[in-house]
Amino acid sequence: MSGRPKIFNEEEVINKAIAVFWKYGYEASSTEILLEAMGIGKSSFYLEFKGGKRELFERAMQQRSRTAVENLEKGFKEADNKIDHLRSLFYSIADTNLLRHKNGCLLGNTIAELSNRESGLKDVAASLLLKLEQVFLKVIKECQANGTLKTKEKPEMLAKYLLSVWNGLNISVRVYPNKKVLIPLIEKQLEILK
Amino acid sequence: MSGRPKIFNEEEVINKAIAVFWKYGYEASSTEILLEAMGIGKSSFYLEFKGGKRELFERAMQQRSRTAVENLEKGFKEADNKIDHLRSLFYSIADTNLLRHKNGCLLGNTIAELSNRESGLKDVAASLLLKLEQVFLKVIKECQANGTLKTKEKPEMLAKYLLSVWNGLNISVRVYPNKKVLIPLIEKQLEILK
DNA sequence: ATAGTATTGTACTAAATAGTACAAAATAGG
DNA sequence: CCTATTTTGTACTATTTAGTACAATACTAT
Repeated sequence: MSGRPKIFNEEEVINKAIAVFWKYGYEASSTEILLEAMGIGKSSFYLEFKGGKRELFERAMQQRSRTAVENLEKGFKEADNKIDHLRSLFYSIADTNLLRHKNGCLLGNTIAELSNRESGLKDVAASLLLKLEQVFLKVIKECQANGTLKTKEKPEMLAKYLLSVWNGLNISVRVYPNKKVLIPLIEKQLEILK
Repeated sequence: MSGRPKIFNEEEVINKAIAVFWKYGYEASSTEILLEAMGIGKSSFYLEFKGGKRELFERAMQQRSRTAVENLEKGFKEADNKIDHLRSLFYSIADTNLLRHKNGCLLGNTIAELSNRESGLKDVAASLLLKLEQVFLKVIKECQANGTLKTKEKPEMLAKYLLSVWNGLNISVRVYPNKKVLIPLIEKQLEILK
């Protein structure tokens, strides 16, 4: 039944791959670089990821999305004021010390890079961004219900608006790598949350 | 002095290269594909673009920016109502029939793809996006002066806001390839122009 | 122990890719 | 028509890259 044991943990090596993809993008991440970062050899790699780099990337996006959504939901659950917490999430984009933001959003980057080249991967990225939209939507609905958010704007619209702002800011942060510029910009884009 | 004549026009072949870069991104555009699209051979290419693909890309971004800014300024010059014209520019992003928008914005895509890999090229893209911001800024100032735009918001802030919205929408258009969704979203993001 | 099984490491192949070398070609001016 | 000059086409090299083949290895269950 069970032969030679795996020397790696699937989730861990995918996390290592996520770091590479996030930094260099899809095309510029060669399998050689990925394997080195993941710390496994070719045999193990192609056994685990029969579809090669493409499959790895798809699973990387899915894993990144899953952990991000989990972290977000945990954060909102623990937050006193969910709307303030939502706001601070956006303000944190301006914090270019966070490597996470200097590289933008993995899914947004993927859509920008692969829309025409690999539309299958773009579709995966788009569907995962919709999960982020769903997180926004849920919070917005709750806050409209409990009165923390007074606006009568449709929650579906607000959620899509936030996703669009999210993607825009993740580019802006690399156009204006400067908190003094970014903070008022973010503030302005979030004025809709009143 | 003047030897064998060039078989190509510099601006034209760069335009052909722009189309390739725009569609596939930087990394996925091999020199082979580019040369085929440009219709020139290796010798001519490396003679004209000593820096190879990297130099070609830099000049492609610059040329694309220049023609885009020229077209925009011409459009604004001819427009009856500059603010309406500015609005329609953003609404046109929703028109996914326009190939120009199905592929997003060349400069935004570049920032997403190359921020960490080729920060020099990212810096070029960022500086060219700032030129777009300057176009927005000029129009906003004019319209605030002539009363077409009543908001007292600082024009510099409005211009940066529009650039961020621009970048966000160019991702959104590929997340929601659907006018029914995009038009109200754009409308909402442009409410600031009042 | 040993047979069966899943994983690993190494060596290899085939293809794609970037870039160079150099001779041939096409012009202008004398 | 000949020379200097610039561009072009072809052939070549060297490197990177993805992926495969296969034997060796390390485990489990009998």
